[in-house]
Amino acid sequence: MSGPILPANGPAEPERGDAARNRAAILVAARELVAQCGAAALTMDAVAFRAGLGKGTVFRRFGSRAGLMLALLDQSEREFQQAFMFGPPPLGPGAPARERLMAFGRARLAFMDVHGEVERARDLSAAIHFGSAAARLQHTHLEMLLRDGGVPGDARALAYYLAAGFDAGRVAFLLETGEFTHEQLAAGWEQLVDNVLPPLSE
Amino acid sequence: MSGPILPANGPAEPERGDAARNRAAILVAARELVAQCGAAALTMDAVAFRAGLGKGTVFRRFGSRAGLMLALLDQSEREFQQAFMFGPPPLGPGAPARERLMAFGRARLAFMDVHGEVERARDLSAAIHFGSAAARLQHTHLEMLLRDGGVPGDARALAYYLAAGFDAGRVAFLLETGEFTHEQLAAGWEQLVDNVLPPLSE
DNA sequence: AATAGAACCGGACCACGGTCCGTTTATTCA
DNA sequence: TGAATAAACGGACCGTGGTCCGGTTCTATT
Repeated sequence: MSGPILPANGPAEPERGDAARNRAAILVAARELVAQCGAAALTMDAVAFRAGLGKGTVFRRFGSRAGLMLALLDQSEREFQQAFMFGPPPLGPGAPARERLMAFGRARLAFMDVHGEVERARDLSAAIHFGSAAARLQHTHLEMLLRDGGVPGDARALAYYLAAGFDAGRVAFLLETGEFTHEQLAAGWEQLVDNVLPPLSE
Repeated sequence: MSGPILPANGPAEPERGDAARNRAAILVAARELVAQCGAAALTMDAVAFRAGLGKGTVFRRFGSRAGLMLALLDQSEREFQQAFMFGPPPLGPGAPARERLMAFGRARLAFMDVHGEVERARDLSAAIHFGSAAARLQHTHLEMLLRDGGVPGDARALAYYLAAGFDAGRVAFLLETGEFTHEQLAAGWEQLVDNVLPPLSE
């Protein structure tokens, strides 16, 4: 439950020169393959081959397929974090909590439109999936906004339930089957926020 | 978007005698193995061997590992459905929507305490996971209760966000890491319901 | 520059999910 | 009851994620 707020793209301790070089090469190769064939079709063998390395090296650097996907996602995720933590309102600080919560939903859904495929590809492995720094950060952010918005009781638990709505797999499924449109989900979120926060006293 | 309300344990059309027998044998074998080694450690080879059948047969009957898990879950899931659709209040009909929603949360969390492992083992495969009859039924149920409770706007979208909180993987992760206790999640759900529904006019 | 030792590399290897197709078996109908 | 047909069976086979360990390469120390 500790560690850096914003997840870094590199490892905690500095690696040897060749290791760092290889890590970069692997990321480049993976990005190219995703762009070319899609995240779902990316195989670890292909990444290793394209990077001109052995498969063992890829696993040594990233631990698993999920870990590699997480690393790929990392940069985009950090931009998103930057936006909701330090960016301009209403997503960033400066707007009332209610507006920020609403903006968060739209922003996250839009994020998934672009990066959802990679996000979805880092399957199972709950520890990596739900325990990632990005996931924690978003949870904490929502909790803070809820508290800020004057919600009574256990803001942390409430934040959990709200955050669960932004599951890449779930959202992708609903959009693909046509069960919901992006707009419906976005509007639903705003309504949820509206109902959860106490009425404005003005 | 059609089909039976309660998912059946067997296939739609009747199968040949031997096929039905084998289906039963596979389910028995799978259940024993789950009881013995846990759902996560269950392999399709082991199931086939224990059932005295070829692997191909197992896949023919259940399509995939996820499908087999779903079948294992099916009976328990149907009991749960029975309870919230026709059982005694407050979970079943007869109580006000607010109480029923609250009871639903507790009941579902308790369900996951028991069956969560199997539920979690039917990984990925969004179509099977999120599109299952049980998932749809719960979603519809929540939607109905929300509408019944007088929630304004798009009850369906709201129901989606509420249902997302009951993800076996998510819940298991939170409980295992000690981030939340069962009770905190249950209480959080009740608070969420309380906040989402319009205040009682009495 | 030489040496020691840790870190890293590679690719053979394993386990598991899933597919395929030749063979076997249940059912139907004459 | 026997032939015809459709369905089911089995297990060899494949691709992929992940592991392992002997050999190699980098870095620190003197």
